[in-house]
Amino acid sequence: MEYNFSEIEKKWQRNWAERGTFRVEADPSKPKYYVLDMFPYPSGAGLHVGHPLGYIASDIFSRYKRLKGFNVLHPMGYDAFGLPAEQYAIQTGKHPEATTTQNIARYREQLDRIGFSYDWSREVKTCDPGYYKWTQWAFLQMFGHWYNYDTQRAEPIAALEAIFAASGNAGVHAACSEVPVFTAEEWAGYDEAKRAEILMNYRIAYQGETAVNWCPALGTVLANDEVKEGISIRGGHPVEQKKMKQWQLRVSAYAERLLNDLEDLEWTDSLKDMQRNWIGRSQGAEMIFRVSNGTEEYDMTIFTTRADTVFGVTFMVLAPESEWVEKLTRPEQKEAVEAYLVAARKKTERERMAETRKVTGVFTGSYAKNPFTGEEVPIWVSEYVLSGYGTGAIMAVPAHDSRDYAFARQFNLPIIPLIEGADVSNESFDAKEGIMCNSGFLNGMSVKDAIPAAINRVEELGIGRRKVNFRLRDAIFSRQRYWGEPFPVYFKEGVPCPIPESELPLTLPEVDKFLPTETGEPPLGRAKDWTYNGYPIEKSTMPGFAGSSAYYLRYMDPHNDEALVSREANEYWRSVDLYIGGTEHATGHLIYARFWNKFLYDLGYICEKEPFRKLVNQGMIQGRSNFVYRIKNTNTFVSLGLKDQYETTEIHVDVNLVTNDRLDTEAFRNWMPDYANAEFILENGEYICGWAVEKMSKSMFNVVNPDRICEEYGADTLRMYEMFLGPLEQSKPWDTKGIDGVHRFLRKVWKLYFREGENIVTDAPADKAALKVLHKLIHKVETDIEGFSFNTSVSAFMIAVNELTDLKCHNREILEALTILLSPFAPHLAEELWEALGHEESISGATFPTYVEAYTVEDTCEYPVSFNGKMRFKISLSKSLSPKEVEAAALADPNCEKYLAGAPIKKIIVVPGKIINIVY
RNA sequence: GCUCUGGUGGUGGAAUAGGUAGACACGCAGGACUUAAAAUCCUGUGGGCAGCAAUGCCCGUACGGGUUCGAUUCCCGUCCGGAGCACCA
Repeated sequence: MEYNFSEIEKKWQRNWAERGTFRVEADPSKPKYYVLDMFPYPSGAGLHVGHPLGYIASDIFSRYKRLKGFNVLHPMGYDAFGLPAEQYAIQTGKHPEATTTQNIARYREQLDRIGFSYDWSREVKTCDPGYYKWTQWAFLQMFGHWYNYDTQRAEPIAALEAIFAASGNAGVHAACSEVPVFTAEEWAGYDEAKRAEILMNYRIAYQGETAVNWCPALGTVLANDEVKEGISIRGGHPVEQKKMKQWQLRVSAYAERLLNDLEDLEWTDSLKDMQRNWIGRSQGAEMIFRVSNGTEEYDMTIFTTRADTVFGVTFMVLAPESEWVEKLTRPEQKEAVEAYLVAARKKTERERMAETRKVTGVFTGSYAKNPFTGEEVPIWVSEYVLSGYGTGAIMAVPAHDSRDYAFARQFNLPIIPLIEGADVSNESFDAKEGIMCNSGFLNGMSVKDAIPAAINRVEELGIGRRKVNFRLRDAIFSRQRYWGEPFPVYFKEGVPCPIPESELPLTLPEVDKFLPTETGEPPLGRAKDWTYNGYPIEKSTMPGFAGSSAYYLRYMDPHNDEALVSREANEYWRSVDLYIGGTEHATGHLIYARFWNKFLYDLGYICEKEPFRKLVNQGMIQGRSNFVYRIKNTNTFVSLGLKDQYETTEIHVDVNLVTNDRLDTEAFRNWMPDYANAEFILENGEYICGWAVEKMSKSMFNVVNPDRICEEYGADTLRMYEMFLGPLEQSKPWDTKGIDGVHRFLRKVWKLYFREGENIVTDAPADKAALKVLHKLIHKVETDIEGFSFNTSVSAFMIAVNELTDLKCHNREILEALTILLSPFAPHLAEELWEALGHEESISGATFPTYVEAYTVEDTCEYPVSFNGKMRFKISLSKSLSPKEVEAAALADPNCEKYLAGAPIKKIIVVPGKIINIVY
């Protein structure tokens, strides 16, 4: 009997499913541990060998934690709403649900083959009405709450209405859009519609005007990553900037908390950095400039982080979208400004980005008065100022800001240096260092002191205040698409009203086509009778991140009809202890989920303020493409080493036709009709292919399917090999080449238990050498798994098994422990061996062996050493070394003079049989 | 431009409270078994020099400096790759 992986794996996969081995229930008698994978979008292409990398790592960790006595929640599901299924539906007419169901089935099959220990009874699909009921529910909660800065939490809208009725909105400190001040009396006088309009500005889920990427041909708003260079990625249609009324989530209200709470998370520094960067907190001041267009005067507020440079302001700049532009454009400049605005509006976001080096702008004709110097400076309009940040207007200090500098150079505006010794003849001096000059009362101060001093003066003079700004914007939440969660909102005389919670889910209606309507409405405009009590229902759907923002909560209690998650379930499982997934979600999903979690936490539905305690980013697995070289205008292919002698074309060849860069020439001829008559110029009788690391994709013919690996080598080999490939966090190309080594290892393991079909496990007591090998391994595997260093763990297994083989160790005690250690990595084989050792229960219920240090300590002895009778020291050696040898070595050390001069010896570095260094 | 991250044999990668660099694996070469192949097993494998040989010596962790008895590891500078952000005032 050989190691028949294919039979073993089938047997145990069936067994686990039948016995429900990985079912978990909340069990207060045991400590819990929650391990989560970022659930996949089930694409039509199926899984390639790169996808399971993180899943394998999390599965190893889950299985390890079970062996350590934890009650482990390890669920899986599908992020099933999304654009590809909808695009496919538009092309083929096939319902996205059908496509999605089919893709999920295929994913499930592929996942099952790898032997994951998921509790499938907890599976969630975001497109399930039973699931998206709670996505809609959360949205309604956000609609029904506002963010109070005084209490730093979300509070019910009803409470806000009570405040308005009692005292108007002047004292309210809320995260909100611009709202005019009103009194209680005024509020009392407003009608229903007016009140709804005002409240909308306070809601956490709100409708507001915002600039979006609008694609007329597709009839939908697109996210930035769906647009490239002003053209939609799918279809290649032009995209324009358009102001539209869209549902938005007031993520920005939580900016400070999202930033501060990063502190306690066990995430990598680089990921935290990415989020910090994205949130982009900057501390500065708002400052009021008196502006005049010749007939009227206004107070215009700007934001700056460099209040200290106010003496160097030589012009002001407005964003093209700023409302100040209209007020401050003088008649004689009107034409020029209009022309500039039209040109700017036409450009897409991408075009603006691409042209960041070009400096453009136009003068408004108006002037602003510097509040410190009283000097009048011109007001310009330019694209380099963004309307969405700060106040959409800036004070320009060309000497100390490179963007202002470029602008000043372009339009010949003055540049006044403010820091002693700063040379601004060629570039600005942006660093926040040096001593101030030309700056009135700030002269002589360091920049570090001048910034707060300037802000203090601004506040004293009542011309501004300290202010913190964030880069983080509110999330645009509507998409003009079909395949997403419908909004549980209807419009009563144009006023958005929530559909009662008790009537959720609001299920996605059927439509005849998945395209926008002829009148430009979203696809839901095609649904018959898409109304509530006769009122029209919102026709947009929610974006992809809606369904993925709280799925980790749903897994805790997936079949609950009364709540997203019950209090008991949430208090037991709390939050995700370990989350594994790709970095690509750093500023999307991981921000939204944290926001969503904090919101529900504010409302008291859940008990943890952060969703993901520890987060590990697995690297991307790239493809390793192979090439053949066709001699130009022939059907002859020349091997890599000889290709320089000819003029050749490089052609991608399917990596499945290549082994160790050797082409299977027969298979190549059969691959495509074009190559049926291919001729080859070989070297040493072989055709050697070239190779390169590229993205894994069909068009590069470098996709490796895990099914194929499972078939050829088995799931256990695949699992171990994926781990062996390198550090989990690192991106690396897939290369099947090394897999034989891992497979060989598993066969060697098998041979410790069986010879020629006979079970050769003995009950004789374990000998010392074998115990040492085992306990070294226990220690290594334990520390490696805890440290996510799975690749070195696999190496440690190989070394240990080689040693046990050399020791001819077939001892039961040793092998039982070895089998348990191996079970997270190669669970099928471990189960089979566990059974062979006489156990009936699954190995997942076993206990991780305890490391005993005493077994691994080297035979040591202490050597007292003395020099000139002056001092003695002791050293421990792993191999016999006579005191004489030690002393001789010490004296031979070139630095011995130091010792002889009286320097104390701190340490002696010894390797078996040799002293390598003496530390004084 | 800014932030982060990395650079070690033919290849993937080990080793950092500073202490035998290249574990383990692949590949390659040679050998054993075999009619042959596959599979399996054994040996060698960073570069250079010397030697019949055991072996010895020198150079080597992107490059240049520094700290140290000792640097792949720490510090400064340069070059190259990868990721993210990108006019955020």
